Amino acid sequence: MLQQQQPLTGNGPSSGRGLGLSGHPGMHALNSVHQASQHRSDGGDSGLEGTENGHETRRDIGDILQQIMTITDQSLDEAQAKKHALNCHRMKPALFSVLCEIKEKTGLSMRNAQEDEPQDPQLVRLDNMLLAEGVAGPEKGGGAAAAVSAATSSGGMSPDSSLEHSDYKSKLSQIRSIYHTELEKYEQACTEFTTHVMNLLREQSRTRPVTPREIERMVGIIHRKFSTIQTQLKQSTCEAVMILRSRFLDARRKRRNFSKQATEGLNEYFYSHLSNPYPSEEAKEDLAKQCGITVSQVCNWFGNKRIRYKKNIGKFQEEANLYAMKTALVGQGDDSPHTPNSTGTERRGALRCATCLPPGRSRPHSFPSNGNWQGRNSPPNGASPHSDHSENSD
DNA sequence: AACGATGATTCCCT
DNA sequence: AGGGAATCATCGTT
Repeated sequence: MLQQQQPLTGNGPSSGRGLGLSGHPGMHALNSVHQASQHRSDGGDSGLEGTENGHETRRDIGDILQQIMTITDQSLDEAQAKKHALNCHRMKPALFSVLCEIKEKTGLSMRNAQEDEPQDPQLVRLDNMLLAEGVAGPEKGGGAAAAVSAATSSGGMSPDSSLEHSDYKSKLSQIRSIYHTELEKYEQACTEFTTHVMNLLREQSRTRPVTPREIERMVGIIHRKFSTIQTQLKQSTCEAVMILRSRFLDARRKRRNFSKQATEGLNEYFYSHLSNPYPSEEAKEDLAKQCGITVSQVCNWFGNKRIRYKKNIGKFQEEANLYAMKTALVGQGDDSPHTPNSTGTERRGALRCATCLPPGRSRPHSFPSNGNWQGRNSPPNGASPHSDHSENSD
């Protein structure tokens, strides 16, 4: 193949034209061929060397190369015209095949340069995280909801915090929308750029050999470049979600006092079950519903209340009396105003605790003797030992 | 700002 | 797992 091209590139040292090519990086390979053929021409045994025909051919080639080299210095119209002229040049097929030859040689070195690399583990991690946070993946899926529920699972959500909840969700969807807009932009830009480059290569393939593999490789390079940009986008999106999430969790710690009604409801239950202030699961749920708080908040409240009451009964005396009075007032007309819960005469607002104590056993408003209701680890409901049945009010 | 009240968290026990 | 106890962190009042 190369042998066939030898005469075509057989510029003698005297020709002068095309020698300026050696400085051009793109023409380096071509020039080496040119130099190789020079040796042969020095020998003077080439068929075309020294003949009129040979001189003409060399001039032709020199002309072509000169035109190629100066094509970038020309205006667009001029260049287009030149390009067209070159395409129609009678020597073009020969030059083209030389270029093919060179490409074949140089292409070998880059053949295995970049094979499809395994997927970046970092990218996989980012993708997974975005999917888990509900940023990537299907719209309005369980992702965001799951993330929120996971973030709030321990504390539960009060109506107050449900505001923060929706705030979190709206912020997350904001991030989501920005992420998708940017991603779309990048993808569009990538597609546009790829198309542009492919068109360029196709255009160039008229004057130089461009293999499909080369185009493929180029596309791969472009995609990799855009993929790194996408990774950056994913990374910053993840960071934004993390910041949002930490802020949200911090906000969860910001407690707010319960509403007056909620506290009243809880206190009513507490003081009307003072002998055994351990609401059953069912009672807790009812209390939670009634007070607009979560079951875990009810648990916290009772835990705190029991401890604090026990620690300082005197301090709570007044409060206990107050609620005793309230209960008594509501229970007016009833034959046993001091046994509101056990007989189902508990006041309207306070929780009826069907599962709390067996009928007739409960003695409300009673103090725990020596600061203990049942001692540690007593059964919460029903089987209350009732260490003390003394009334704290009358 | 100080202080008490209070909801939440954590650790430990049974 | 549920509760007691200690503690933290914030709220609301003074």
